[in-house]
Amino acid sequence: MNYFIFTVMKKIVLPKKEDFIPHLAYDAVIFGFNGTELKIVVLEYQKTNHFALPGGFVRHNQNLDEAVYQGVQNRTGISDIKLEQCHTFGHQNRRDKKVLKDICEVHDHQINDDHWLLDRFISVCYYALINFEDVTLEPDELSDSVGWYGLDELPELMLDHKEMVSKALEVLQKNIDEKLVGMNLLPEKFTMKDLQNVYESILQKKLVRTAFQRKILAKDILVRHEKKYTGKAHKAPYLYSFKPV
Amino acid sequence: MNYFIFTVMKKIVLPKKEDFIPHLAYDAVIFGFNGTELKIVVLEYQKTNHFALPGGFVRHNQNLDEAVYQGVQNRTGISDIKLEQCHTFGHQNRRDKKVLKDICEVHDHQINDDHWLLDRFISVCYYALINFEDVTLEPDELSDSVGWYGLDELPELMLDHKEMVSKALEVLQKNIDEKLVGMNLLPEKFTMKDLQNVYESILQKKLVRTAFQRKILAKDILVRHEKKYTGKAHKAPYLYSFKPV
DNA sequence: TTCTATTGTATCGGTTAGATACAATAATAC
DNA sequence: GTATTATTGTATCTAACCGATACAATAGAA
Repeated sequence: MNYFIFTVMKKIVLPKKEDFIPHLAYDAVIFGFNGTELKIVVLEYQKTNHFALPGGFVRHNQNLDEAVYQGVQNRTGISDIKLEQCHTFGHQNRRDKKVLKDICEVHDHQINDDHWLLDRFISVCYYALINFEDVTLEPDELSDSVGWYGLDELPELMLDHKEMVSKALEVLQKNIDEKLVGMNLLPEKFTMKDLQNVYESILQKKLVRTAFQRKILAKDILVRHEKKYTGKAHKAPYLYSFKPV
Repeated sequence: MNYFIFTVMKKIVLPKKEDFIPHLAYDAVIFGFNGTELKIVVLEYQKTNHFALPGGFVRHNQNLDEAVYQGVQNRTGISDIKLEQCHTFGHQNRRDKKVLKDICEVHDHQINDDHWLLDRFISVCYYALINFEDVTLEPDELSDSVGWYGLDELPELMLDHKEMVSKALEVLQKNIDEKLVGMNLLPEKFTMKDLQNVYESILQKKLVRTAFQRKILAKDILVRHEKKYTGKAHKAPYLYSFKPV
């Protein structure tokens, strides 16, 4: 969860209790692809050594979907991101008063034990898959840094955020054949190997080259272009692009 | 949502605001199978003509999963029901003050416009699939009746409950091959046609008899028993039971 | 004994996937 | 130039699976 709303001022303003639905949060697992590796966006609350998924709260006058969409957009600077719901986490021990207090104290806010930010929260988890290169992650200097982390190099995350990552990946993998992955993850033109890398990164396993190529071509969704000469001592692969709809 | 907690007294006690997480509800789509038809449990709030899925609220000291499990158990009298989460509904117009007021007034409770029960609620939707015959639905005479309704004979439901039913059915259909459906829906011994009826009811379409039989037998999950003589003028089908684990 | 509806199973054709083979390169080494 | 090497594109073989079809084996009625 992202527990703060920021102003342009140096002093952080804590979110006002009356603006938000209490006990309800959202978190987002944003997968990004850089051509080789699958990474996710993780926030670091500076000076506290606490890491978390981007998240936040839902305003009384906001739809849940909108709150997540806007919250994530504010965080990452990306528009046109398609978020899908994956699971709602509602265990009553989803709270960690110490972590929250730590974070608040770093920013000169002393909060009481009964402050609403320290309450138990139910969190609705969303996920998205975007192009690594389209994003300039703006580390919010007032409070936290933002970074891409490989799935096998994740820092220790707050609360059950690690579980959220697992769940999101599971859902992403399950839907890979329906969702036509790769659309926004690759450059305009790409090789078959590039596309296979996307699939392998998401599925976390090697695929059979010939079968993959045959399956993708059979879908009839690619246009073949000129060859790509890399300077390597072997046959040059064709470049492809996605067929326009 | 099921907006009431009942005592053994004649007078209904409204749920106390301080016991529950505000703005948060759950609802359950309980599918039941009677050998032929797929039905779902719908509550009727008497004298108001309002119909709804069984649902309720989450106590501060309850896990979300537990709240749903216990809530549904109280409603239907069934223990050992396996509920799965399917989606969280969070549109801000998920509210209908008139309906809630109607229901409260029938039970001699005048509530103000700012009563917490009239607030906007985010609802986490769960679903389950049970044996029609194992359940004796106890119509709660103090307030509402409970009944099984075929999917094509559903009454008008409160709020977005109809949408919840659609979503739950969609998820159920998507998982049918993984979940080994039928386990608790059929009697100890059953024919291949019985099993096919289960699948056809859930998938809402006819299946090819020979292909279905071949597929199920190939799974190697059934034990074949004696034949079942129905008195009809044709070959008697074998009875099967699920292989013990 | 014949007839009819249903069940269990085998078979054919089409589709898909893994495994394997192989020709066609693009650059390098000689 | 020629051989070498790694990679790519494609074809083929086999196995699995599904719809369609065929057909034998009933159980009871006519």
